[in-house]
Amino acid sequence: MSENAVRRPTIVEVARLAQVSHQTVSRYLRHNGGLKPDTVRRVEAAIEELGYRPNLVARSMRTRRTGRLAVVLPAPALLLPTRLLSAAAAVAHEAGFLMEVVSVEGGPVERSRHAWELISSGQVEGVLSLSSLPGLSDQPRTASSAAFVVVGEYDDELRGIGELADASVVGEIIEHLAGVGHRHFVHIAGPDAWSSARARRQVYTEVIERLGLVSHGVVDGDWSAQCGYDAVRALAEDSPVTAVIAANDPMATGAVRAALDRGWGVPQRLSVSGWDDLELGRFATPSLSSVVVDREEQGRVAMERLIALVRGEPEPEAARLPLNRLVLRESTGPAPVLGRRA
Amino acid sequence: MSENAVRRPTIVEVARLAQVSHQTVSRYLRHNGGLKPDTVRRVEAAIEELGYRPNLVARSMRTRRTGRLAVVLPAPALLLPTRLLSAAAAVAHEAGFLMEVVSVEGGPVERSRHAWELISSGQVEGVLSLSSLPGLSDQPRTASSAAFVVVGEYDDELRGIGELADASVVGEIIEHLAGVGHRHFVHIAGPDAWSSARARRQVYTEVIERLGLVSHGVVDGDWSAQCGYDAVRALAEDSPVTAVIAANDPMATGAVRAALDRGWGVPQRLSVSGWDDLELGRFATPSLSSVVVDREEQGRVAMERLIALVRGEPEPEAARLPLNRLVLRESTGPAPVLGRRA
DNA sequence: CGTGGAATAGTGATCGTTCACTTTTCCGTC
DNA sequence: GACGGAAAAGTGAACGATCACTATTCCACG
Repeated sequence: MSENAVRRPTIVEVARLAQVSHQTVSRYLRHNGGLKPDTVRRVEAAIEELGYRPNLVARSMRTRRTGRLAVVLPAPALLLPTRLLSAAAAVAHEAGFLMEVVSVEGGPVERSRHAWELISSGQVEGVLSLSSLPGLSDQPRTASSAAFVVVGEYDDELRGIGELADASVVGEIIEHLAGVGHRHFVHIAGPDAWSSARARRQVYTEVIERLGLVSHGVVDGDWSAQCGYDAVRALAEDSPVTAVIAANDPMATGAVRAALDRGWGVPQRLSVSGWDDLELGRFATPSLSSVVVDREEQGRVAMERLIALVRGEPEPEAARLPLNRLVLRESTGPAPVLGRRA
Repeated sequence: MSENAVRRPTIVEVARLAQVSHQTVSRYLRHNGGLKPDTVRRVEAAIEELGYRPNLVARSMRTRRTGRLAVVLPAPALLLPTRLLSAAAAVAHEAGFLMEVVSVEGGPVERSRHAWELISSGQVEGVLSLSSLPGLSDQPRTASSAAFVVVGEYDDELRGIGELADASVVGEIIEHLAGVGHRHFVHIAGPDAWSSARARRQVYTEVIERLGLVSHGVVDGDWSAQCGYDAVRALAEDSPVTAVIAANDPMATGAVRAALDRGWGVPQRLSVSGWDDLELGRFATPSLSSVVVDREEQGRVAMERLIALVRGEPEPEAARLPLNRLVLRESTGPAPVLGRRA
């Protein structure tokens, strides 16, 4: 396979051409200094002439360091948290690591197995997972010097950083809406496999109960606009529901569209809130009330934890809780007067 | 660094424990067969007892195969083509490769250097780039046995698969709009660094001219909704422009919102078309006329080309052109009667 | 001019696997 | 029971770097 290419030159060949020892070339490559200017020149010339490039696999083998960190994602992650990844990558690069996104097909178990494979095969020094890795912590730690971190927001074990604090904004939304007259709510939740979805659902239920409001159900959504659409479409024409709390912006968008399609004004007849503050939600009509989530900060914090772990340093203070902030826009407003339609 | 973990057992230690030679263990690992059942049992027991996991770095070094393909992205790719990536990953996994997404900061040159590094350092067997890699083809091919493929849609050298055919839909849009009375257009383009953006812009200019229509300028956008907003905001109140061709859905969304904000009906006063058929555009109000792009197919085709290249097989037929299809929705309509506002 | 210590450069082992051979074992047959 | 050939297992050398030492060169100084 692909033996069409000429064999790559090695450090020894460079050394021979430069009339030095291979170790001298290695020193040059590692920028270790302590080389005479003339030697440096000869080595550089030899490298240039042969088109030599160090074999990083061989180097990794000897040094037992790969400089690679992996981020493991479910393969069908249509909703790639790109802002989080970008920020995480920036931190990784800053620290001299190469960050790789590995998408793994199959369920959590398959993903977990794969992540473990990556870690224990010496291919990467650390793994950042955006979804839970069931059973991974049971693995014998002896076989690996790698580290893994599961991002709180997506953690499946409810031990993420400030996870419940995160979902607490659901409470703020409901309190605000209740304050402007809303009594009857529906929640469009995300898939149960996502702890962030579960947390929001849980807070929703608790707060509705605490405030003595009425929940007309929790819809099991799949994060897609379509399911948000279907959820509102499924409401009775005379449904008393006046507020929909969607667990993300696409579902909220679908809900808004369904309301408008049946002639319900948003927010005159129905208030809808989303989550994530997508750019498109800001420019939609009506613009979407949503929750600003600092994905960049999440990505940075997660990657910093991972790198600290990999380096054996103490974990950075968990004090930096990513702040979620409610942003009210046009899709929410006062509840309609009972019995009237807007 | 991370010397906290116990050293990992090697094949030799497994062999010693199983009272066989290291080569026998290797045979077992490679599933080469030809082992007595009893030997297999002893090896398996030893592996189990030691918690042995093969060192993939060492294996890669010897076999000169990594089983890894990389996808190189610009780090600030806020618009990660996730559907394309998912499909590409599926193909890669199918073929027994691990696909990694490497995001590289810096400009095209930096990215190109990095991609070259990946290829020539033996870390990956192939690189799929979604953005151009200037100068990469100039590199001496001798030093590498790896392959690289640049996805047409994002190619910078205008030699992608059906690239112009791709942008030709711009012509369809304009022809359609001209057919319903539009004469005065504006194009909101993507950054010039993206060949897809350039192609759309070029077709826009050509078709406007060919049909004898009037272009009131091409706005240099950055793919964001904000710039689409600003573009329409910048039009004069009595601008004759009645149709905006945006190069993607977010910019189109911004344009729609700006129009509505200044009291221009969409599509009564201004028609707006996007590109990519994002789910949110379908559920927006008004729903966005857009261009359906088969990102999955693009991803599949690109990855298949790469794998064929890596394996030294002939490239698969380039016959499978991803089809782009215009979808008309609510954001486009007949041109307003001259001199009247909707 | 000899000496010593820093600055440079070299030598051989090593990382953990697989490859290419060689050797031993096994078993049926003459 | 010796023979032969296949099956099973073993031996030592790679792969291409770096590490841990050792050796040489250089130069200031007594």
